[in-house]
This record gives sequence, C-alpha cells and structure tokens, in this order.
Amino acid sequence: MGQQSRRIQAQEDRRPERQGHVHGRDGAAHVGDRRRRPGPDAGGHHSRPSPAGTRLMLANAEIRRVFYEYFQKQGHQRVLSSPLVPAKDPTLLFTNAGMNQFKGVFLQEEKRDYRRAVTIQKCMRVSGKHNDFDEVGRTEFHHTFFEMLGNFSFGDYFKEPACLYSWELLTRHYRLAPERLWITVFRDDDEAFRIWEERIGVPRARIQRLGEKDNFWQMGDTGPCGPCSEIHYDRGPEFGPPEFVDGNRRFVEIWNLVFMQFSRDATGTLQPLPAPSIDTGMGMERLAAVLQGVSSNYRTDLFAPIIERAAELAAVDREAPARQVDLNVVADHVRALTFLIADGIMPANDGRGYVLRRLLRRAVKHGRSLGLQDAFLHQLSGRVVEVMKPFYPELEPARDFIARVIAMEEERFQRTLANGLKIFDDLLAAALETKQETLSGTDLFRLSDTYGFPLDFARDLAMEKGVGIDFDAFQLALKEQKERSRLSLQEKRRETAALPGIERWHSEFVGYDDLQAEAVLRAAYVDGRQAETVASGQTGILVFDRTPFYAESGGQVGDSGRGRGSEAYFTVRDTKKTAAGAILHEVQVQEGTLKTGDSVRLEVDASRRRQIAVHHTATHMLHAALREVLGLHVKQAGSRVAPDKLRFDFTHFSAVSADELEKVESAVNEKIRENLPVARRTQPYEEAIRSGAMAIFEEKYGDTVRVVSMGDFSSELCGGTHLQASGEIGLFKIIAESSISSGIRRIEALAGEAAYRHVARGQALLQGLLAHFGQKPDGLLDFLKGLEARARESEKKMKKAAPGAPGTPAAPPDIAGLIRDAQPIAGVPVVIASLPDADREALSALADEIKNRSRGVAVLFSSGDGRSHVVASVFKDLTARFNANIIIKKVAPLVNGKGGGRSDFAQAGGDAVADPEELKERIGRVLQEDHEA
RNA sequence: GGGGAAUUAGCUCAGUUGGGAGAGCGUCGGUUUUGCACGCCGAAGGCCACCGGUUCGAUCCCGGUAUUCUCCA
Repeated sequence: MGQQSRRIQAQEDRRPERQGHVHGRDGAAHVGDRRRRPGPDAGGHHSRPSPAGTRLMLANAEIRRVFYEYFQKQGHQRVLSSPLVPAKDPTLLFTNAGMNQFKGVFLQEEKRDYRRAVTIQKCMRVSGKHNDFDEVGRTEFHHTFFEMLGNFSFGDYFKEPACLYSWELLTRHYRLAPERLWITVFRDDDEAFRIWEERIGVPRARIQRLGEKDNFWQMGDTGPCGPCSEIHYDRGPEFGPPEFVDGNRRFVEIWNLVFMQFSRDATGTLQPLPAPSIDTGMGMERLAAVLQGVSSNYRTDLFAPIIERAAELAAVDREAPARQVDLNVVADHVRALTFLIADGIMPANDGRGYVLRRLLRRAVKHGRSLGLQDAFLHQLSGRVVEVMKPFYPELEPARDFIARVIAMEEERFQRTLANGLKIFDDLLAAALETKQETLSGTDLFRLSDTYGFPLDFARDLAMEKGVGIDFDAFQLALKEQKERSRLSLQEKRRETAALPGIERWHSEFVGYDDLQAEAVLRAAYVDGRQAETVASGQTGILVFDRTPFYAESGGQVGDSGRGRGSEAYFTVRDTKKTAAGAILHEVQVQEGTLKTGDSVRLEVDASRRRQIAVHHTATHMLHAALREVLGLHVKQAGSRVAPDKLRFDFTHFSAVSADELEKVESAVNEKIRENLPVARRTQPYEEAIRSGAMAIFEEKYGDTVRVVSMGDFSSELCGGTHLQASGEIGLFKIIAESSISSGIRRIEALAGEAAYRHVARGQALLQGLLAHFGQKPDGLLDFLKGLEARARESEKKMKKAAPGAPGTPAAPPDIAGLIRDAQPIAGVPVVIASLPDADREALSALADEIKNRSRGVAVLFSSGDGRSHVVASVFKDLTARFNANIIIKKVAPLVNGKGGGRSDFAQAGGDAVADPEELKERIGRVLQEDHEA
C-alpha cells in the first residue's frame, strides 16, 4: 500500500470495499454501479491494514462518503444534520451530539418510519468538563464547532452488531491497524467485554474497564441511560509512553458507542428498557487527523485551508510554534461563527447570540496577537464556506450574509475596545503615578463588566508597562456577579413551577376546521395545584381530551372563548400548551361547578379567531414580500400574531428605507387583490424543505409537517390557523419599523379591519387639519413649515427684545441711567435696580452688562406671578471685596427666599416683592453694613 | 432573566461642592489665492433622551420610561 499513500484524494479502485456485511440486510440507500466494482481487497478479510505512517490519506469528503455508504449498506437511513439550534429543547443551547435530533425517538415520544439511522451532525460545545471554551486551540483535539459521525438503532440492533460495525468500518474500510485500537467498556458490562474479546478478537490487554464517570451515559437525571464503550487510537511511541492512562496524549478517543439499555426512574433505580437502543458518535476531526496521519486536528484538510489563509493575512509563518495556538483558535472560532450565522444566529447580548459574540471576540483577540489589527475574520469565513459547502448546502447562499454579519460585529468590537482603552489608560496612568504594583481587580472587573474591555487585553497591556493585575479580586467580583444571576434564576424557576402531573396529559387539537367541539375535562388546576372541581367565580387551568382552542405557538396568540357543561358555564381567557402536548385553557367559571370527567361543549370566539387568521396569513405574505424586496437573507427571527396587529422580527443589516417599506406593503396588497388560495398540506419534513418551504429555526418539526402556501408566492411550515384565500385580508398596512437588536429589525403591521380602522383614523385626522387650516392636502406641509419658521423667528426677536438688550421696544432699560444712579459703596459703583417684567435670563444678561460697563457691582430683581428673582453680579477684579455669593445669601432672606452661586455671579428666588423701592433700600443697607468696617 | 453603564450641536465627545451650556471636526459667510488645499476672522446650529420628584434654582441629585452598549446566566 506504500505506493498509494500520501495522497489526499483516494483513488476509486482502492476505495475500501466489502461485499458481505455483518447483518444480512441490504443497504436501503441506492448504491451506484461504480460502487459495485470490487476493489483489489474486495471481501478482503485477508488484506492487512496499512502500517502507521504509510496509511491512506483520506480526504474528509472521502471519509464522509465511506461512512455513509457503509451504514446505508447496513440498512441505515441517511438523515440530514439538524440545525445547530436544537428544535425546542430549552435545556440545550446548541446541538451538541448526533443523538439530539433523535431524542424524542429514544424517549419513545416520537415515531419514525426507520429504525436505523446514520448522520454526520454539526455540533457546538462551548462548555463542559472536557471542552471549556477558553481551552479550545491549546489542545489538539478539542473544538467549539465540530462534526459527529454517528449510527443509531432505535430498538433495532444492539450491542454486538454495534461493536462489529464500528470495528469493521475502522479496520477494513478506513484501514486502521487493529493493534492500534484500544477499547474501554463500563466496569460491570461483561457482555461488551466478551463481544470485544471473543467475538472480535481484541486482546484482553487492550480492553479496559472504566467507571461511571467515563463509561456510563445518561441523558438526564431520569430517563434512558446505559453503559458505553469507547474506541481509542494509539498514535504511536512518538506521542508518549505505552500506558493507557488518562492524560496520555498518545491515545485519542475516536468513537463512543452508547448502549441505551436502562431507564432511570425518579428514585434512581434502573429498569431495563424493553427495546434497547444504540447511539454512537465519532469525532470527524479526530478521525480525519488519524486517517490523514497528522498530529493534530488542526492539520487536517478540514482546517489547513483556513489556517493557511489566516497565516497569509497575518503574514506569519504557519509552522512557527509560537503561532499555533492563535492560528488554531482563529480557525476553530471562524468555523463556529460561519455555521452559527448560517443557522440564523445573530450577535446578541444573551443566549446563543452572546456565545456567538464571545467566540468572535476571542478570535479577534488571537488575531491581534498574530498582528491582525483590522477586521479580518470576515475574510476567513469565505474559506470555511469553500471547505464545507459540498456537505452543507446552506452555506453557499449565505456566504455574503455571513461575511457581512461578521464584519459588522468586528467593527462593533473595535469600537468597544477603543472606548474601554480610554478608561484603561486612565487606570494605568493612575497606577503608574502612585507606583502601584498591580491594577485593582475591582476596577478591571468594572472595565470588563460595564464597558466590555476584556481582562486578557488589560493584562497584556499592563504587563507591557510592568504593572500586574489583581487577578484574585477580579475573580471574586466575577463570582459575586455569577451568584446574583444564579439567585435570580432560581427565583424565576420557583415562579414558573410546572403544574404537578401535567406531563401525563395530551390534548388533541381539532380547531383547524371546527370552532366548537365536545370534550371531556381530564384535569383541572386551581392556584397551581391539581383540583377535582372548579367552583363558580374561581379561575383555573383546564386540560381536555380534545379542544378547538388553538394554544399560543409559533407567535400566534392563544384562542379565547367559552365552554358549557351540564352544570357549569365558563369563559376561556387564554390558551397555552406544554412541551408534552397538553393544551392548557385558562378559564374563569361563571356559573356552577366543573368536575373532572365532565363532558363540556367548547366554543372558540369566532370573530377573534378570524382576526387572528387575517393577521397570520398577512404575516406569511409580509415574510415573502420582504424576501422579494430586501433579499433572501431575510429570515424570520420571531413574530407575534394577535387579533389587533402583527409583529414580525427578521434578520436584516440596516433600517428598511421608507421606499423599501412602501414596496413591501404594496407587494403584499397586490397579492391580497390576487386573492391567492391558501393551501394546507401535510408532507414529510425533508420533502417540504426540498420544495422550498421556509422553516423557522426555533420551531420543532416532526417527521410530517404542515405546510401553508399561497401559490408560488409563499410557502412556510406552520401549525397556525389561516384564511381560505388572501383576499379575505382586504387591506394590509405597515405602521412601524424599528431595530430590535443588531442585525434584526421589527415590522409592526395591521391587516383587515384593524388596517382599515387605522387608515380611517389617519384620514379623519388629516381632514380635521385641512379644515382647520383651510389648506389643500398638497399645500399643508409647506404651510405648517412656514408657520413653524415664523414662530421660531418671532421667538428669537422676543429674546433679543428682552430687557437689557439694546433697542427693546417695550420699556428699554436705561443702562447708562442705571449706572449713573449707582451709589458708591466703599468706592465701588453699586447698581441696585428693579426690573418688574424681566425673567431670570434677562436679569442675568443685564446685570453682566452693567457690572462690566461700570466695573462695579449690580444687584437686580424682578417680580411677577407671585415669585421674585434676584441676581447679583460682581466685576471680576472686585470679587475679593464683594462676593456675589455672600451678597445673594444676605439678600435672599429679604424676599423669604434662598439662593447662591459663584463669587462673581449668584442668583436667588423668593416671594413676590410688595414694594420695590423699599427692597432696593434694604439691599443697599445690607451691602453698606458689610463694608463699613 | 439579573447586574453595570451611556444618552449634551450634523459627527466625536468635554462639562462636580446644584448657580449663565462648551471643544474639536463638519456646515455656512468673510479674508487670503490665478484657482484649490491650507491659514486667519466670524456665524449659524441645543426642550443637555423622555416623564415625574427634591430645590429659590437641576445637564448635574433621586425615582420611573425608552433606546443603545456591556457583563453574568
């Protein structure tokens, strides 16, 4: 095999091949003719795997193909990778294993028409014991984003075939040397041990028994669980001693086989599952590293092109040992960013978007240590698309969108850094000034907590100046903050405690066609506790076996209405549903008493339901029109459909211009007039997606989905209630467009009667204005603008005409006269005057004018509206002798007031002045007394 | 969901014992120049986010709202 090694592109004729298989079942998937041509080692039980160092170099495309083909041949259904955003699983931030999309199947809540599946699943892991976000890049085998190859059995085959498959695939098809493979099994799992040793022939010495921590898997505290068995690869003596122990980098775990055979109940005891299942996961990147004979995942063909490009942009040597961590982190994170954005996640301050933001910032930080100052990540995402687009068709169409989102976020981070740097510089300067050895940890925490300036950056910059940081104090502050968040979460959890026993119930929704139905009351809750009866006047939550009430979902609000039993009458205020499928009716009993087991007649408020349908159908049309006008990057990011309005959030870079909004609105109205029939059909999920129906990431879809479409204009997966034809909407009106967070916009709109009422109100308002001003519609704006300009002009004139300014028409104050009448006190001219109509500002201006011209002191007051103003102003050279602040403090009591100010200017307010002349005299006396001594 | 912060001229931002709203850039005008850039002189441009409270007086203190930034979950 030596002559065939060291080539990335494996040749057709030496593609691993095997005709017979462990089970007699033939592959379900189509296998091409070429595939049938036996390779040189076809059926080659005799063929020896290549020795290390000369093994086949399998490109990742080839690894994928071989994997799929092998398991398809063993009767597995090939299933697409699910999105990184898990379908309605609030316990999970991201899809983190191949089994996620099959969780419901394993839990037997969901049925599929196949019992074996094979996937290559994209995954994200950003926390956990083995994969702390901050460690990624330092190790050779950990990533935030990675791919998991997996085969699954849903109550079909179990342990033995699972082991045989994995062994055969690795040794015969991927041609790994059997003597390099080490096996671990769960301590008590003798069955697995025997399979490996006796059935497969692995020497005892290479089978290890490990404890629960490593080799027992469970989904949660309760539910399916079981032992697992891992396959490790021995990389050879150059990577460490031959002891198979934790932490020895010579051995790499490549495949984990989980044998789901128990169910753990609430008491912690294990019950055997009637139909044990198999869940396996093999890390794509590790397998590629092994099969490509490289020492690190980052040197596989999955990463090399990205790292090459990064090194090129930074103009650094990609082989330099000092650069490895930075290059690895950048490559890892840009892969994650690219896939996250392609799956509809946008940078944000919380949740998934926050993870995205942190990944980007960490990548920027490592880019900086490579010398990349400007935004660079968006240039790398294109390379990720290049590498991965053959396997992930969602990437190519989103390519530009991804780059733009990254570029925008990079720019935002640059701004945050620049702002934080200013504050940091002050801190550092102060530390240098006072010769502190370390920067305060609480200061640094404030810097990162409030201004987003990362501790890493602060540490590096401080070190350059020979200043340390108080890391412990920082950690303490961080811990306190975490404690606060945790406490608030606990409180929140207590508030929304689930209804006891609710998971037992499931309600059938019959409300697509009927708005009335007969139903049986299965369970009732009053004040969060299960109740047998709900009495007149009480409010409670009811669960029926079937119901026409639509529960809040997919943005559409829940129905309201009423119900009647033989002995009770109640109103339904709102309808919600649980994850397990119970439909909760929030009711108030008006008359009589309801008992569980009662038969009742349920009736949805039909006109409200109809208004909701009007807005829901309009929402689909708005979505389609936005994509038509703005582009295909527009994706729904949330919505709320109510009877009186609709709200639609979507991904888009910038504000939607008035012109674009007009186009969208008119496109929707045009389609309304075309009166498109609204079709509903159910079909398999994949078929629906392939035919172009839009799916919303956050929604959970089963095997068969409901598709709501309007001609070729709109097609969406949707469980909501709709009209029969678009024409029933009548009128569609956008009323607001706004930003919801960066990259996400919100449109609020009205449809049907609500739209009509809105337009009518606007029309009435306009008519009122036109009638009042006696204008025609076209002339109104200019008329009002003219009015506004004239008003501003005359306001300015009034200001200028205020007392103190020259040329005042009404009673111009005679400045020269006032100065002439100044009475000298201690040789300084002091003007004391009453200006009855002047406001505070006018008094100030005039006092300044006087004190400047007379080089003396001015004390002026005015009175009106039951209040008085007093100002005192002192020429600047005289403030040592006459202090305006002191003067005003003495004068203010004369008008029952208080005041203060600076030494050259002060003001006060008080009661109205009864006798201005007397007040002038008293002020004069006060000043006089002060300067007699 | 829980903290912290920001919001002042078209833009970037100053503005503390609570006392008259500022700078740089940009805009406009003048000047200089064959012309432009530069230089010099000048001007316009502000409900100091919004609502309430405290105070004689609030950009400043307190409470609330909105928007944005940021950390934690």
